[in-house]
Amino acid sequence: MGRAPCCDKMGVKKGPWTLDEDQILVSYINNHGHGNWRALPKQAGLLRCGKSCRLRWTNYLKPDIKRGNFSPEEEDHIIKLNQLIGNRWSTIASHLPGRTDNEIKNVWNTHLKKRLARMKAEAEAESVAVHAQPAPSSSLDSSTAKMAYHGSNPLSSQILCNSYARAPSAWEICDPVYVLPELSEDLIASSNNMCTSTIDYQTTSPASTLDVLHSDCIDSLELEIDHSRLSINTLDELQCQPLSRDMQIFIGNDRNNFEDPAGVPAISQDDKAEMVTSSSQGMRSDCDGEIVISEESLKSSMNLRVDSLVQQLDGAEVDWFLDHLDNMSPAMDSNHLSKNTINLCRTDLEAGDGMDYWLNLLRQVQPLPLFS
DNA sequence: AACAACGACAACCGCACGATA
DNA sequence: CTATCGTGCGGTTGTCGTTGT
Repeated sequence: MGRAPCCDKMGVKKGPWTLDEDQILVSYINNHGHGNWRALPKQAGLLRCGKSCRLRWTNYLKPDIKRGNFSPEEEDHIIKLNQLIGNRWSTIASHLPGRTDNEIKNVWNTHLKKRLARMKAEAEAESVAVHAQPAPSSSLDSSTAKMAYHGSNPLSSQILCNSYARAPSAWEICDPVYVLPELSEDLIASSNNMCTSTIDYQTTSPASTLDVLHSDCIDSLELEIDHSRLSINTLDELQCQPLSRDMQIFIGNDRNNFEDPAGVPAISQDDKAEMVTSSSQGMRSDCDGEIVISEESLKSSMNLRVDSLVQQLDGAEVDWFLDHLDNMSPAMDSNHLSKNTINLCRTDLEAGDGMDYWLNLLRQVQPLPLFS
């Protein structure tokens, strides 16, 4: 069955709208409402297709549309939301009153994307310059050094780490995607009793995990699940599979000794089977205690969670959400450093006024897909 | 002055999805 | 259950003004 065209192409005008056409459209909608867009142009006496009329109205003529340049605050908002949920322009637009998805998409493609690319290039160039000099040992923490050692491309991996270490904006360091699993601990514990203890985020680098994931210097990632924790080792010393872009999930108490999850109270065999079936394509079960999940599948799951959350927030709540992320800083103490572990600002979040609010919100969003 | 290159923005296109008959 | 429709969405293209040569 073919999809019917939105309008009869014959006799339909295309291209820029004239002032007269705008006035006819505005006048008609003011008097009658838009109703059925397909029928509108004929009723209004316009030689346009309904789709064109709808776009012209929603993107340009609607009275509450804000015209003019984007403020720095608006641009900042767009950048952050884009990092959170990607190119979901309509969702982003819903948090910027008076701005349309089309307008935001345009400003992103023409300004913000280029600006970000330029900033990143400058940061990398600076890192190269800094790295060319004998750096004082204190300028790199132990985790950075370790990452450089393990990457298949040591130079680029060090550049990546240095750029984050040099400009330690909390937003860049703290991967917002992973803040949610961190916060979701109570949600999991209360909802399905499958994961009752901590959910740690482990990495050998302070860089954003997704950036690490996308960088050429990383060959594989591993997720480890035991009865008490879900952790991610970006550069595990043990079983990084060369050139594999898959992610591995190990079930057991110790990644050196993958035990049958049946022996672990928090994850039963049924739970494991559920995990296999509930995770989308790209997942397979190779043997007892080991599941391989594709990078893409995992990313989409995580993005889904973030998106689900953001869509439930109104403008002020989104501001709070973003501000809170902005204010976070990696909570690294000597103990964490010794384990190459970064707890993503858990202390900061728990001390925050909005923690209860946060958790309430999180209880409303869907459970972590890996465990649902 | 003429033309090319570029950037900004409006508009278009095709697909997806939910609603409904 | 299926076909159809209306609408939303994101990517792409077209147009126009500006700037550089």
